[in-house]
Amino acid sequence: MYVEVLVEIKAKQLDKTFTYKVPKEYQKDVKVGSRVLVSFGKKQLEGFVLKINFNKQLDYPVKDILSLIDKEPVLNEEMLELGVFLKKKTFSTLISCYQSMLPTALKAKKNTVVAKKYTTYVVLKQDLENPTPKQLLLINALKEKGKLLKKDAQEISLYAYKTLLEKNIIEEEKEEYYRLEETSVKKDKNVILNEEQEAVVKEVTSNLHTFTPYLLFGVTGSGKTEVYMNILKEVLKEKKQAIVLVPEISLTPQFVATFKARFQNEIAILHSALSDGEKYDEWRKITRKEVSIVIGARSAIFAPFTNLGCIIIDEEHSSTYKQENTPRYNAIDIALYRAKKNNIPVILGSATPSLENYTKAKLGKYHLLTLKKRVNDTMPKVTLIDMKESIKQGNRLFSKELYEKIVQRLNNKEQTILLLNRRGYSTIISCNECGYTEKCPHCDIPLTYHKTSNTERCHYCGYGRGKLRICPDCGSNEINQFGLGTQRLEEELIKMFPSSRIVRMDVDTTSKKGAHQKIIDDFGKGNYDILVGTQMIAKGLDFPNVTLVGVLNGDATLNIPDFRSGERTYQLLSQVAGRSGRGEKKGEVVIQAFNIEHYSIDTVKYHDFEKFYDEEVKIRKKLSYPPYCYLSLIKLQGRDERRVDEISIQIRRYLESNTSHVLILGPSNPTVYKINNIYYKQILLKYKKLEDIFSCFEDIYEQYKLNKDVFVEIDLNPIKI
DNA sequence: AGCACGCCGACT
DNA sequence: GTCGGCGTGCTC
Repeated sequence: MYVEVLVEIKAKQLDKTFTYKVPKEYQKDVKVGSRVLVSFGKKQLEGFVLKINFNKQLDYPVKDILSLIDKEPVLNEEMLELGVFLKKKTFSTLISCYQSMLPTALKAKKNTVVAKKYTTYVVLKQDLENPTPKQLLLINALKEKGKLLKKDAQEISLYAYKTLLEKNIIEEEKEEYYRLEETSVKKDKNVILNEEQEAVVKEVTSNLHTFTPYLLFGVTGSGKTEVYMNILKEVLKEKKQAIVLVPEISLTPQFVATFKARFQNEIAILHSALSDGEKYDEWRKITRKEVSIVIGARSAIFAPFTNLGCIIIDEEHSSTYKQENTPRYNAIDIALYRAKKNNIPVILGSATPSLENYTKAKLGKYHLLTLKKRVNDTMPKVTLIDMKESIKQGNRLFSKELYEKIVQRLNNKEQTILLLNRRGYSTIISCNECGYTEKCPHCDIPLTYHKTSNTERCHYCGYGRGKLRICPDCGSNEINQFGLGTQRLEEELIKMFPSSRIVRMDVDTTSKKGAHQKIIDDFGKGNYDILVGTQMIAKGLDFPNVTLVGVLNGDATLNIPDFRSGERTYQLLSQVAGRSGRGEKKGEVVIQAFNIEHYSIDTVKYHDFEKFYDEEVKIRKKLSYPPYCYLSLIKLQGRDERRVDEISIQIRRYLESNTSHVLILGPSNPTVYKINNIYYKQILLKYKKLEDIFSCFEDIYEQYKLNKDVFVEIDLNPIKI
């Protein structure tokens, strides 16, 4: 018996299987999808069995597999096949696809031992004649309870315990337990659906046996979660399973608790904050069919359910569903693929749908479902403030209006959330006289100022230097910290409102595990009056006492060099606006910006997605961007800039002579074109049909996959360009 | 990925 | 003459 093994190394040269012989002892247990330990060259590696052959003629000596790692295969049939699909779509090695479909504990990788956790019990095996009084006490306790925790039994009498164990009267028994403790403290609310919600649930649940992609467009606070839960209920009634994807950041304990209150222990949770052991345990709940719902971030789309009933993707527009490293897959594509295979619906939900998916819905490729009303029936009032005017009045940071509204909340004991976009290049040192900006000598990106160490540092490679005092370009000493960060904003706020309780939430204050949640919990409990933060405060927070949301620099995200910056700005502003007035009190939103006439900002005022969509789509059409075409990116990198240039020109030539109806842009420098002395180049492709170019991508991948000096990658439908 | 093999420069 | 640089090729 021979097996074809895919080893754990992600090298493109090893993107094929190797044949091994299976010794007798493993023959009955080895299955396709099992992990095995093999000797490969000089070392030992783990790998997946992809095929079993009973006879094989070979012209080279074959080694035996060293051992079989699992009793049950870690990759089931659907996953094995899904890996092949992933590889094809992402131009990456098959092993990297399988690895990213599995939790760390189950990857083929040596030295990743994640132990199962056991509790030791003790049971009675046989009776004992003439026991001592202590022994009798223990035996009777066991007779009564059936089994006891080891430590409880030992508490009765340690000495009797030892003797009985030696005499084989009692026996220890290990029982596996799961690490993630039950957190269901929340009570399930018995919610009555409104008409809109009812209609959506009815539509989806009457259609659970056909592949139907739905786009659920529901304004913030319209009760999408409740709709999801009602759909899930029907899926469970049919004894089927469901995957619910949520962006990492929205996967808060309060979100999970809402589901657990409804579905109790029918749920497994998968997200990056869990330890490897916890992820392993949650995964096993799925494979052992102990749960029917998995709620998780991107990679949960690979949950190995064997009887899927539906897939829900919340916050469909979120860029987190695309993995930013290889394999560069998009969870939505995987969802559609699995749903098609299983003949089930997919629900893509959002308050601010992506232009691509909303267009598909308009064209009838997706079935559009809408929730227009908030559950509490009032949308927050949005005020736009022109900062050009405010600065003329001498108010650089807080406009008079925002300041006054904050004072009002403080007086009324209501809470305020303030958003400052970090993307406004807030801590970049530049000269106020000549505009000179200090950049990293290795990475060509602006250095950012760190107050704690009084240094300027590169965010990419870590290069640091002391703060500049004089502009090296023009000699001016007007070289200053420009703009402001959340830390500065917090300091300013403390000065302005010395008696208020202020908390800051950004990458600096949330780096420790659990810090993020602690800030949110404390704010939710009312321990603070004002929450200041970056984008991370925009999503999912649901606090009834928040009646004011202020955005300090509403148009900062418009300056990001990306064709989706308008869309991102609208999404972000709508999301934060949605944090206000979720309870009984009416909410208000103040957005400060230099460019309040921009359609991405002024449509937020009336929560007018349609109008935003119409404006944005015009521009996409004019400049030929999605949804009017597809994009792909060929990325190149290497230490020798000239070689990178050479190869990129070669690839361009190849594309020119082998494609038609494809627009080829570049090669050009990406926004950051040099990191740690490695040079980057990219070629951007625009096309209407993937078939016009896909085989070319395959050729390019094959041609350059073993290239040494220049590394070539292909990213289908990239998120960042 | 890692490791061996192999072919040219500066050294006890 | 040898030690060692890292380019090339192979791993069942």
